[in-house]
This record gives sequence, C-alpha cells and structure tokens, in this order.
Amino acid sequence: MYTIGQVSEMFGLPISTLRYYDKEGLFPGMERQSGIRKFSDRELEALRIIECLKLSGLEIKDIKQFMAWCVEGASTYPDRKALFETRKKIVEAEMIALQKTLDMLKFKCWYYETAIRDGNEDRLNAMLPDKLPPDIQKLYDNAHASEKRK
Amino acid sequence: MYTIGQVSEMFGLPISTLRYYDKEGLFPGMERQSGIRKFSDRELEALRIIECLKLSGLEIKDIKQFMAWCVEGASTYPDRKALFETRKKIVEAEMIALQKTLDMLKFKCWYYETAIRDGNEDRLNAMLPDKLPPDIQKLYDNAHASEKRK
DNA sequence: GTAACACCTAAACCTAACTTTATGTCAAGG
DNA sequence: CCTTGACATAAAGTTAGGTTTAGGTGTTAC
Repeated sequence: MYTIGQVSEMFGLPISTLRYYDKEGLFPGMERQSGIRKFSDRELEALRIIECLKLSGLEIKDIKQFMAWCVEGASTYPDRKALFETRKKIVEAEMIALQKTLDMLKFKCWYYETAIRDGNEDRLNAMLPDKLPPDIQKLYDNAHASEKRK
Repeated sequence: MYTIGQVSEMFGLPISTLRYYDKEGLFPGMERQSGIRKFSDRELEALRIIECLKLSGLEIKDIKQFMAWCVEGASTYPDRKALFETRKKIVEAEMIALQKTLDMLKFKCWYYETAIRDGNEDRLNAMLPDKLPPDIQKLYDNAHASEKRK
C-alpha cells in the first residue's frame, strides 16, 4: 500500500495528475483510509497500463471505460480484446507513418548538410526530384510517397 | 496560383485551418490580390513540409521559425539542419517507445484471446510473470522493460 | 502548542491548435 | 437589383489533459 506521494515518486508523475486520473475514474474501487488514497498493487498495475494506453493514443475517457470493464468481470473479455485489436492496428499504421516522417527528416539532414558544404542550394535543386544519390533518393521517395497508392 | 478553397480541397484541410496557418505566419510573403490570398507552388510546398513537421511533433511556432529561416537565406542553413537533427533523434526515440507499446498491445490481444477461451484469467495469472509461451514472453518482457537500464 | 508536512477538495486557470460566429466585401447569374 | 457563393476579418468558443490556487484536515517533531 502506497500513498499518493510515494506513487508520484515511483512513476515520476505529479501528484496533481494522479488525483486528476482518480477523479476521471481511472482507479475504480481504490481504497481510502479516512479520506486518504491508498494505492495498492492493483492501482500500480493500472497506472502501468494507463501509461501504455496513453502512449498508444487512447483518450482518458476510453481508458476509464477499459478500467470499468476490468471491474465488470469475464463478460467483458471480448470488449477488452476488441479495444486492444483496434489500438494495435492504429499503432501499426502510426509506425509506418512515423517511418516515412523519419525518412523525410533524414533526407532533410542530408539536404542541409550538403547546402552548408555548397553554400547554396543550386546543386541540390538540380538533383531534385530524381537525380539524388541512390541511398538519399530512397529516403526522398519514401518520404514523398503518397498514401493514395498504398 | 490557387485560391484558399482550391487548396483546401487539394490538401483535405478546412479553410479555417489554412487561414489560421497564415495568421500564425506559416506562409511568409504569400501574395494577395485585393485582399484575397493567392497560394503559389511555394505555399503548396510549404504546406507539404508543414504536414511532415507536424507529424514529427513540431509545434506551430517552431514551424513558423523554420519558414522564417527559409526566407532569411543561406546563413540559416545550420539552424535548419540542427532543427532536423533534433527532430530525427526525437522521432527515433518515439519509434522505440512505440515498438514497446505495440508489443504490449500484441501481448494484451493474446491475453484476452486466451482469457476468452478459458472463460477466466486463472491459468494466465499462473503463467505470469515468467512462465508464458516463449514468443509471448518476449512481447511481455519487451513491453515491461524499464527505460532505466537502457 | 505550534510549526512543518503530507494529505484532501472544489474550482479556476492554462495551452495548443483549431473552429465558430458575427459581420462585411465583391463578382456573377437570373 | 438582389441573391448566392466565395472570399475576408476579428474575436470568442472549444477540447483535452492537465496544473494551480485557495482553503482545510490530521500527524509528527521540537
């Protein structure tokens, strides 16, 4: 059993955030001792899941729904599974988008490195859009690939 | 040269958003004909870059700074390069975090699939935290890996 | 016995990135 | 001529996810 201050330390989260999460219903059935919150292992595990779900882009109200399902019992297994399946698809799509973004960033790093060496962008402009060095061309093409023809 | 309505169509962005971007200084030096915005190829390219930079997590004010650097000329190449280098590092870190999140999601999908088959979580609880099937164990371990011991 | 702490609540405040609203200009069509 | 539609502005409103503030309680340290 931990106090809110201890949990704040453990997770590196402000106390105000933990209270906000509680107010939003993210710790259903958390114990209290004369008004003071008692975080048990169940709440710590909940917090770990909250951090993951937040990273995956879930909103607070959806996390609250998930926590409510957990309390409700075995009848909500399919709902919980569906939630994770949906998230998985979204995160997979996000990874692909992020890889594209990363290729754009790598290209831009090379671009400005070259511009700095040349002192201008003339040579670069002459290479664009399809006479770049092969490895750079790959980055450029991936970064500029349209989603339409997936 | 395009009107704001045409650009809105082309990029699938609301007109209000384009006007907002303009107000925030994301199209420095955009032409006007008797008050009406004229989007040239330069603004379209800017918009493409804006979309990428937004995806990479950059804020509007930083994008504005970048656009200002572009207008300023060759003396700002190092600033622009530094911006992209920083972004690159951040996105790379994000990819790793997202992979961890994805492993957690995959684990949870398996978890609830199993719970549905069993009708309860008893067998699952008995397997946790280190007697899971090997491939699942890998997901679980990666998802629960602490950042502290990187 | 009082000061320092750690906890509590309700409610106001904050920020980013838009969106909506209210009001107005201007050109073309019936 | 007058309505429709696309453009314009300034300013207010919205939403999520917190954070801050103001005021109060309860326990331990000196």
